[in-house]
Amino acid sequence: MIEKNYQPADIETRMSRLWEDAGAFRAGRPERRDAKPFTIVIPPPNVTGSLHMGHALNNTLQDILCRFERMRGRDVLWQPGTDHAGIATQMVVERQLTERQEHRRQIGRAKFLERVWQWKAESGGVIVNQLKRLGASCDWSRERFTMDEGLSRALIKVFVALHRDGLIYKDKRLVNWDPKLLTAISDLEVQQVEVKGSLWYLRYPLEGKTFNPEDSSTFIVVATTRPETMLGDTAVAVHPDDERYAALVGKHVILPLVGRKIPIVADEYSDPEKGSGAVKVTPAHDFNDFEIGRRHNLPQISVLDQEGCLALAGNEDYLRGLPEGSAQLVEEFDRVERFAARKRIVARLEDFGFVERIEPNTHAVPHGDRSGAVIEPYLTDQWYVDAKTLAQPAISAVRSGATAFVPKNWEKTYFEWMENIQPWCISRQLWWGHQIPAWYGPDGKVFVAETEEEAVGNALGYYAEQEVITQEQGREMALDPAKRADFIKRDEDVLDTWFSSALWPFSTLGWPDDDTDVKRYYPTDVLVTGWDIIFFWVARMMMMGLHFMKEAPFSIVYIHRLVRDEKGAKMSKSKGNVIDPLGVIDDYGADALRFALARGAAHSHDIKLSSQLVETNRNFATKLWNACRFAEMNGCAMPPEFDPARAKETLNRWIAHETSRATREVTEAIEAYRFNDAANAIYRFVWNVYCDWYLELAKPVLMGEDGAPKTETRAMVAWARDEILKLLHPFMPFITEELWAVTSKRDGLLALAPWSRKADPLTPEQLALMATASPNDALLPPVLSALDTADFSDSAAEAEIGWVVDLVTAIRSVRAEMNIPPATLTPLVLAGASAETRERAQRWNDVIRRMARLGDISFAASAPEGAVQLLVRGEVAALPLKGVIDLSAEKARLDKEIAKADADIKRVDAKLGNEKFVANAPEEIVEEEKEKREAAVARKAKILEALERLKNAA
RNA sequence: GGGCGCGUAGCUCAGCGGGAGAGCACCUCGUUGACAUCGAGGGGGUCACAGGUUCGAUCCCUGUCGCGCCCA
Repeated sequence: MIEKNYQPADIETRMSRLWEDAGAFRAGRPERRDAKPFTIVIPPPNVTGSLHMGHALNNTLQDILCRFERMRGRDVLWQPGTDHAGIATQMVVERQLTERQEHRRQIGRAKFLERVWQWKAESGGVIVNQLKRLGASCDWSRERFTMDEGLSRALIKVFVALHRDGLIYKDKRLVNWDPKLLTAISDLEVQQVEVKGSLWYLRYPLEGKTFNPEDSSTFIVVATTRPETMLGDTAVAVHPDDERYAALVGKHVILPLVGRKIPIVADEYSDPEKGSGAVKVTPAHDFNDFEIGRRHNLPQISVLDQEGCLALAGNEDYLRGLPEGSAQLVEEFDRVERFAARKRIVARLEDFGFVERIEPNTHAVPHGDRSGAVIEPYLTDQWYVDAKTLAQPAISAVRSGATAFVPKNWEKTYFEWMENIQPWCISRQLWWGHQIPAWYGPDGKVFVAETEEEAVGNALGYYAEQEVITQEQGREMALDPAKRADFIKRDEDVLDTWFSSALWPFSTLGWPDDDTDVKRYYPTDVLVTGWDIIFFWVARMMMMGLHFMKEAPFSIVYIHRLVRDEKGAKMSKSKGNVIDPLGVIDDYGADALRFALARGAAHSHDIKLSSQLVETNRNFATKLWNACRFAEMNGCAMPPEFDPARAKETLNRWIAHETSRATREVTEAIEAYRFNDAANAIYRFVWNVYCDWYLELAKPVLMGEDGAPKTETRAMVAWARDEILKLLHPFMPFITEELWAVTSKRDGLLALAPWSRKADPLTPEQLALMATASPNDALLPPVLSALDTADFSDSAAEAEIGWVVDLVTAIRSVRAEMNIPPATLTPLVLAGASAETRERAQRWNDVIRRMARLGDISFAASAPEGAVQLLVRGEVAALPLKGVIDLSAEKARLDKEIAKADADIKRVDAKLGNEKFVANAPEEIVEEEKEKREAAVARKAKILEALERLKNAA
C-alpha cells in the first residue's frame, strides 16, 4: 500500500538501511564477476568538512553515473574515502588546544598527533554520514583515508621511487611562506588579492656624491611597494634601453639607513613605464628579484624571520660589510613585525629626505588560502617535485585523447597550466600528515628509504666507510634508536596533502601491496570534479597515475560548475548566503535536492540554487507519488508475461512509443554527461506525458467495464510506471526505490534492476552479437534490451492520440478565451470529418467529452452557423455557441489565424521564390518548405470558409 | 597584459545553420472520479550591438560593448 502522503524523511531513512543491508553498492558482486567494471573515485572530502552544496552537486552527479551504470549491468565501484587535509585539520585541532590554553609545541609532536587521531575518530565520520544521506551509492565497505596504513605505504614507495629517479629533490629557493601557519605552501595555495596600497618613491644616493634631496643628480629614485624589505636590497635595476639611466649602469648607490654599497644593474625586468623606471632588488624577498639576483650574481640577504619580523641581530648575511654606525639600526628595528617595520622605516627615510613621494597604488598581494595571512617569499630548504618532467606524459595523454575533458574547453586550461608548470613544493612544516621518509646525518647528508631501518643502515654504513664512526659504533646505533638519536635525525616535515591525493586512484585499490583490484578497477572510468581543483588534483593524479601505473587514471574528466545562491553570488559564511544541503534535505528530501541540482547542471553555467527551486522538485516527487497511488487504486499491476510491444489498444501502444522515446532521450543524455537534459527529459515525460495525458486518457477504460482493454491498460499503466521508476532512479533514488518496493512484489532492489525492459525478443542479429561479445564488453544484455525498448515506435498510435490531444487542447484554449465556464457543457460538431476521424471520435468519445467539457459529439457536412470553428489536424471542429459567443470576437480570432497563415505562406514563398535557395538547399529542406506551404494554404482556406460561415450567421 | 566563459521571455536557463523553447514568477478560470505540493488557459522576446560568410544566421567568423572567472 502506498501511503497517502509523500514523506521523504521517513522513506530516505528506510531506503538507506535497505541498501546497506543488501550490500547493494558492493563492488565485485559475484553475479557481476563477468561484467565490465565501472569505476569512479570520489574526490575525497576533508575529514574536517561537512557537506556543502558543492559536495552535494559533485556527489549527485557521480551517483547518477554510478546508479545508471549499475542498472546497465556494470560491476560498479564507487570508491569512497576522506582526505586528512593537513593544514585544515591541524588548524581545527590547534584551535581546540587554544581554547584549553594549550599549544601544540608544549604538548609535543607525539601527543599532538594522538589528539588529532582522537579528533578524527570522533568527528571524521560526519561527512561520510552526510554523503549517505544524500544517497551516494559508494561501496562504503571500502572506505579509505589518506593516512591509512596502506595509503601511507603507497606514498612512501612513490616518494622513494621519485627521489631515486631524481624527480624529487631538495632545493634552497624562494617559497611562498605563510608567517601565520609557519609553513611553506605551494603556488596553488596562494591567492592573489588586489589591495589598495602605496607606491613609495625612494631616493638612493649615488656613490661618490653628496646626497642632496634638492639635487637629482645625487641620487636615483626607485619605486617600491615594500619599503621594509629595502634592508635586504642588494642592487638597483634599470632597463638596459632606458636612456635616462644608461650612464648610471655599473655605478653604485649607498643603501639609505643601512650604508651598504650596492650596484646599479641593467635588467630587462625593470619596466621603464612603471614607477620611476628603476627598481630596488631584494633577491631574498621577492620572486622576480630572486631571478634578477641569479642573473647578476647578487647576494641574497634575508632580513625577515619565519614569523615575518625583521631579523637583523646576529644576521651574518645582513651584517657582513656594514659600516660601524649600523649597529644602532639593528637595535632599532630588530624583531619589529613587517608591517610596523614598514611604517617605521618609511618614517626614518623621510627624516633624512630619502622619500620623494608616495602614490596610491593598487596591486596584487599574495595571501594564504587557509590562513588569510600575507604570504612572504622566503628563502628556505624545501622538497620539490620535478613537475615539468612528470607533466609531459600527462599532457600527451590529453592530447592523444586517452583522457578527455567534458566539456572539452577545459583542456585548454589544463594545457596552459601544464605547459608552464613550476616545481611543486611538497614539504610542509606541519605535524599532521605523512612525515617525509628522509633521514639526515650530522653533516646534513640525506638518506631516503622506505623504512627507518633501511635509511639508518645506509647512513651508518656510509659514515663508517667515511670513518666518521667506527664499525662498532655503527652496530650499536643500528640496534638502539636512543644511541643514534643525536647522530641521525628524521626530516620533521610532512608532505603536502595533495601529494597523497595524487595517488588516490590507485592507492585506494591496494597498490602496492595487492594488485588484484588495481587490475580490475584501474584505470577508472570517469572523474567528476569542479574546475577549481583541476590543477590541485586532476593534473597531479594524471602525473602520478601515468608515472606509476603507466596508464592515465581516468578516461573522462567531467568538470561541473559551482553552486551559487539564487542571486548568483558565491556562497560564503561571511555573506550569510550559504544554503545548507542538510537543511534542504530535512525540508524537502534528498531526492528533491538532487533533482534540482541535476536539472541545473548545464555545461556552461554555474548553478543558481534557491530553496524555491528545491521545492519545485519536491512537488515533482509528490506528483510521481500520486500517480503511483492512482495506479494502485485502479488495480494496475503487470502480469509477468506482459509484453508492451504486443499491446492492442492504441492508447497503450502510444504510451509504449512515448516511453521508448523518453528512455532513448534519458540514456543518450546521461551518456553524454548532459545531466540537465536527462533530468528534464524524464521530468517532462512523467508530468506532461504520463500524468497529463496517458493517465487522463486511460481513466474511462480503468473505471469502465472489465474486459481485455481494461486488463491490458492496467498492465500498461504499471509497465510504464516501472519504466519511469527505472529512468528516474539515478536521479531520485529514494522515492523510486520505495515506490518500486510497494507497488509490486519484486525480485530485488530497483538499484540493481536492469536499466530497461525487454520489449521484444532479441533479434537473431542481437543474439549473435551477444554471443560474440567478450564478457568485458560494455554492451551486456541490459543495454541491448534498452535499445530494444528505445526502438519501439508506432506512428499510427502517435497520429491517433496526437489528434485527441490536439483536439482537446484546441477546445480548452478557445473555451478559456471565450470565458466559457467549465460547468457549461458545449456540444461538438465535427464538420466534414473523414471516416478515420469519425472512428477516432467514437473511440475517444468519453475522454474528449470529459477533458474538453463537452456535451455530445456529432458529425455534419459543414459547421453550423455561428459556431466557433477550430482547425485540428486539417479538419474543422465546431462548437455551436450561437448566442453564447461574441461573433465579432470570434471574427477577430479567425482574422488573427489568417494573418498567421499568411505570414507563413509569405515567408515560405520568399524562400521558394529564391532560385539560389532551390538550387543550393538540400532537397529534403526544399521539400519540407513546400509541404509547409501547402499546409499553410490549406489552413488558410479552411479558416476562410469558417469566416464565411460566421458572416452568414451574423 | 594573456586566457576562458557568458549576454535568448520579469527571473533562472535550454536550443547552437532551415518555422523562437522549458521551469519558475505573473494574470484569468477551476471543490471535474491520484495529486490545491493540483488542474486548464493566457500574456510576454528586433535571441547585447555592428559587420561578414551563406540560398538562409539566435546558431559559424570578425569586431564593439557589458558581465563573470582564471593566470601573470
